[in-house]
Formats: sequence, C-alpha cells, structure tokens
Amino acid sequence: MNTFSKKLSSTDIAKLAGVSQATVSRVLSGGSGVKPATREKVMEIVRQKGYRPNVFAQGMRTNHSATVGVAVSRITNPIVPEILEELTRQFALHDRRVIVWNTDEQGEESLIRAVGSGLIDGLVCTAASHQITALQAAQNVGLPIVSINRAIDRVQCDQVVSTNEESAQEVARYLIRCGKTRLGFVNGPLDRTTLADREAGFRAVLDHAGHPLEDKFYYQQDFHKQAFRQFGMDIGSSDARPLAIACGNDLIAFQILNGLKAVGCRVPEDIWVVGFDGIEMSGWDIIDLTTVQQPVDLMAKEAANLLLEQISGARTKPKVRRFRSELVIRGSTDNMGR
Amino acid sequence: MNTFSKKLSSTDIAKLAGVSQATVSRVLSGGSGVKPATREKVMEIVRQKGYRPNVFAQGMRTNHSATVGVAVSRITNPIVPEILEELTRQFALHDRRVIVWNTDEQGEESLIRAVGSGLIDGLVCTAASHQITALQAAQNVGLPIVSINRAIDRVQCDQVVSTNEESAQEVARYLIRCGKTRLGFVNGPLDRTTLADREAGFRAVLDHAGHPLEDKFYYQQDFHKQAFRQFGMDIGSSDARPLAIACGNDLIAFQILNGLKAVGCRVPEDIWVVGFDGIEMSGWDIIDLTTVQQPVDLMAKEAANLLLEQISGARTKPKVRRFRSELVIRGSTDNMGR
DNA sequence: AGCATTTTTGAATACGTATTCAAACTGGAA
DNA sequence: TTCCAGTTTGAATACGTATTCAAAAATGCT
Repeated sequence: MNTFSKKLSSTDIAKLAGVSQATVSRVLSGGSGVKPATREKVMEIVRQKGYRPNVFAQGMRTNHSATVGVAVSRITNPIVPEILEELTRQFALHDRRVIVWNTDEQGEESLIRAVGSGLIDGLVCTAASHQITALQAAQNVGLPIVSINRAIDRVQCDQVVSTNEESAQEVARYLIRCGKTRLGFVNGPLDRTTLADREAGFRAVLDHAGHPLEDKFYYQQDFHKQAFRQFGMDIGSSDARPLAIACGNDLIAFQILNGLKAVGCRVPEDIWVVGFDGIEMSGWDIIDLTTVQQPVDLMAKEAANLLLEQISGARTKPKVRRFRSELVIRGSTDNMGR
Repeated sequence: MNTFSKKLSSTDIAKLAGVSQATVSRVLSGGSGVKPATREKVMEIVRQKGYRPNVFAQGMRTNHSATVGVAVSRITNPIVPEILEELTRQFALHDRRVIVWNTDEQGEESLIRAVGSGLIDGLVCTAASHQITALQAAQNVGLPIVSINRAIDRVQCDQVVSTNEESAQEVARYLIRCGKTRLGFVNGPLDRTTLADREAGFRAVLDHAGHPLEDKFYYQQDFHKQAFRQFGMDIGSSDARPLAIACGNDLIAFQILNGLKAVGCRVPEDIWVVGFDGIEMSGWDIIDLTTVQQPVDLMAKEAANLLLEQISGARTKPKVRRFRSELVIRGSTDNMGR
C-alpha cells in the first residue's frame, strides 16, 4: 500500500474496475449519467489507488487549466500578501489555483511565455509598470485580465482602482487645515500609477493653497529601503525641516519613521508623518501611522470575481470598479486637528 | 497584427515555415541538430506570430511541468514573503514557475489534488502542520519534497532546518545572565515544530537553572493577533509581571509589544521582549526587537537547490541541511548585558 | 566523380483525457 | 412475447508536443 506506486491513468483504473475509460472519466467529472453502482465501483478503485487525473491531459483536452496567474511587484511589500491572501481564497473557492509572478525579480519573461502557452486561464496584475509586454501578449491571445490599482492606458481591461488622487488631496487638505504649511513628500518609482496619482493629488492641493511643494522637501527614489531611511535621517537632523511628510505608501513612511527615530526626531512632536495604503501594520500600537486605508479585501475579492466572470465568458465589455479609500488619523499626526 | 489571433500549434508554424512539425519542435527546444538557415526561418515565423508551445501538450509528452509547488501557512507572516522571494528567484533562474498554496486558508485539498496530477515537479513546504496528508500523497507518487524549518517524522524527505532549540537556549541563557530570572514565554500553535522546539529549548534552560517557567507567565494561543496583544496588555498592566518575555516568533513579539505599548508599559525599561525569526522588520529603528536571526535567504536557496537536485534525479537519499541562527541583541533588551 | 560519413529533415507515434456517437441494456406498456 | 423510450456504457477520436527511426541531403575524402 505504501510502496512506490507507478503513475496510474484513467485507463488503468478502468481495467481494474472492469469498465471503460470513458466511464471512469464520466465518474470523475461529475458522474452524471452513470449508474450509482458503477459509480461507486469506480470510486472505490480511485480511492484505493489514490488516482488523480493527469492535469496536462485534461488541459489539452479542455483547453483550460483551472489556474490563474497573479503578477505582483515586490512581494515583500506587506500589502501584496494581503492582496494575495484574499485572491487565493476567492480563487480557491472556485477551484482554481494561483501562480504568482514576482515581476521585479525575474522580469516578465516567464510571464510572457506562460501567457501564450495556455497555462493560465486569466491574469490579475497589481500595481507595477514592468508588465506592459506581458499585458499586450495577453491581450493578443484574448486572455482575460484584471488589474488592481493600476491604470492602464495602452491596454483595455477590467480595472479595480481606489481613490488614490482624491485621497491624497484629502491628506494634503487635512495637513493644511492643521496648520502644517511647510510640507514634504516622499515617493517611489513614478511609473507605478498609484504612486504617481497620489503625488499628483497632493501637489494639486498644495499648488491651489498657494504654497507648492518645495524641491528640498521632495524626495523620489526607486525602492531602496536605506535611501528612504537616510532621507528621514537628513530631514530629522536638519534645522529647516518640513512640518509634515506625506509618503507614497506605508512602506516608505516606515522608512522615514526609521530615519527620524535614528536621529532622535520625535513623531508627531517634531514632525508629522502620513503614509498611504493602510496595511495592517500601520495600525499597530508601536507604529501607529496616520495613513489612507484602502479596502484591500474588497478590492481583491472584486478583482477575483471580475476575472472569473471573464473566464466564464459571461462578459466581454471591460468594467472599472472604483473603491473609496479613507484617511485614518493615528498617532503619527496630532489627532486633535481633525 | 494586433487582431485577435487564433491559437497556433507547432504544426501551423511548420506549414508557414515550410518545414515539418518535428523541425519546429527541435528549433524551439534548443535547436541542436538543425541547420542555422532553417532555424532562422522558423524563428522568424515564431516571432512574427507570437507562437508559444502549448504547455499541456509539452507536459503530457515529457511528464514534467517546469513548475514547483510551495506550501506555506499564513502568507501574511512577513517571513513567508521573504522565503517566497528567494525561492521564486532561485527557481526562476532554473526556468521554473512556482505555485503557492496557502494551506491555512484553503486547506490542503487543492494541494493533494495537484500532487497526484503531475502539475508540479516538486514541492517545498514551510513550517506548518496541516500538510501531512499532502506530504504522504507526495511521498506515495514519488514526488520530490523539501521541507523548510519543519521536522517531519512520518515522512522522510530533504530538510532545511535551523538551530531552533539551541538558539532558544541561547536566548534563555542570555536573559538569565542579565539577571532576568522571572521569565515569560508566549507561543503559537505547537504543532508547528519550529515553535515547539523553541519552547522546549527555552524551558530546558530554565529548568536547568532552577526556576522553571511559571504557568502564569506562559501563554499559548493559536494565531489570533488580538489575543497576543491582549496578553501583552494584561502583562503590562499587572504588578507581578515577568522581567522579560520571549516569544515563539517575531510576529507574536510584535503583538506583545503592541499590547505593552497600549498600556504604557515601556520596553526595555519596564520589561524586556525577545522575538524569534529575525524578519526584516525586527531590525527597523521603530521596532528594534532583540531576536534570533535565521539565514532565511540561505535556507531558501538551499531548499531550492535540494529540490532541483531531486527533480533532476541526481540523488535519492534524503539530506538534512542545518543552518545556524544567531541571537541579535537590539533595543528591546538592554544590550549592556551581553 | 564516386563513395563513406555526418548532418539535417520528415513521417509516425504515444502521452491521458473528455466527448461524440452508436450500441447495449433496462423497464414498462401493449 | 414484442416494442419503445430512456438510461447506461463502450469504442473511437482529437488535442499539440517531443522523440524515434529512417530517409534524404550535405560534406569530406580519395
């Protein structure tokens, strides 16, 4: 029983059960139209031998894979696992597996190859810029796509977005209302549309208020933790520092907090800090970061459902679903000022 | 060119290029033994049409999938993305995709099904207990397995472990040496062998030192963030509190820190806290947690290589690779006492 | 040129499944 | 019994690839 067992085919099972391969296939795929006795006879052998249908043969026959792809950038940004968890849950509910591509690491080569190969029935991609080619490839073969938090101009597909620009405006207005006129902004790669939109919204309000963002209080850098932390240190030890710093996302804000802490600059007494994303950690007592909270679970759930809808062929016209994100005021700013 | 294109087969390409399907296949799979001119002629059509070999037909023919599975528990524990990132990188280097199963969420049903289906060429599983059935299934079909940080008794397979028990002893000795005799320990589910081993090591030293762990300073709970935080609050607001608390992993420690902070109990002035894992965040200035650092990258890399070794058939005898983890003293304990 | 090797190519095949189509079987009514 | 409609089963097939084996072409040598 526990001895190494050769791989079995449905034909083998059929022989053992004294039926035809077709019957085995029918039993395994729902069993409608097969006599209960036969059905049980087959299932008995299947269980006993631990038989599982070969997924490649199935795929070749049916032309779908019960697998969807998810392309993410920087899986170590905690918002990504948050999204992945919900996506995985949703797809699992519909008997679908998930293959993850970390496009920052391995580039999009592997993803592009997969797109044309039938390996996945659909693709969810999250905020990133490195996937244009893959997206176009997907588009060309008619592969269903949903993007999360990423405006895509060149490719027309389902989109799940949140109010990045508007919420960033809200952040700026909040800070100004609290008397913080000298403001800083720290951002990551601007080819992430989320980051670009947030910056745009923030700048717009400052411009409108008559004291636009000063260059010395703006810092933009591709993701390098140490660089952001260093900027925090520089700001924190400078005499002419801004009264508050807003960040493109929470992870950047954490590094700013690190830098400030490293040079003994207190938050919020000496300076305020605001993040963006509302990842779970931001709410921890030991971090307590004012941020803009996105309804990540809802967004991921919606993305999964949109994709499943496309896969089932129920719809072809692209949909855009827009979620409201919300400013959450915590200890990294003075919550009296609300 | 950008019109929706029907799915092409190698036979179609062959016709277009004026060669046989066999030649197309040869070109695509390395191209050895094919005349450069022919090769180029074929590749031209391939590029022009954006042809990708059907992955199912390939899989059926070759009996391998160029895909490996990774089973994780609780993908939102930041150590998991850290492991995933390195695993993904390594496998990508060897042209392999990764399918992730979050076994806590969807159970192991989907994983078990995949194991017998040929979908994956091998399986890496990380510390968790919910995968016994899947592991046995894998064992039965001879699927290569590597476990990371998880002792497996019933199943014999490659293992990558770290010095959990010894390092926990080191933690205990360090605390005692610093005069912290009344110690607490907070742990998660004990079916995780990592957590159980760490607790065992910690207890052993305390027993040996003559003041075993007191029940009121021991707290064990399946993962519920709020429960750990609540325990931190209870401890922090109690008069008779331990002098230091060690935790089964960093994530638990963070929640303890949260609870302590919530009731105004200062670390390290009023109480010391020690974590375990050494995830990146633990080293942040704003967290600054004394912990035991595992060489996650090395471990993941080794796991990937072991699995690839098995898949290539180079070896059948199980290997155990043991990595030394290291106590890193930070601000959550008084670093004078080292 | 002529022959022996080597290189390059093509035809045929098998992989394991889902599905179509026809055949066999079932039970009830005449 | 005979017939019919409905149910259950089996035989045959196609999916797209990698690979084997033999044929054809190219090359080297005398």
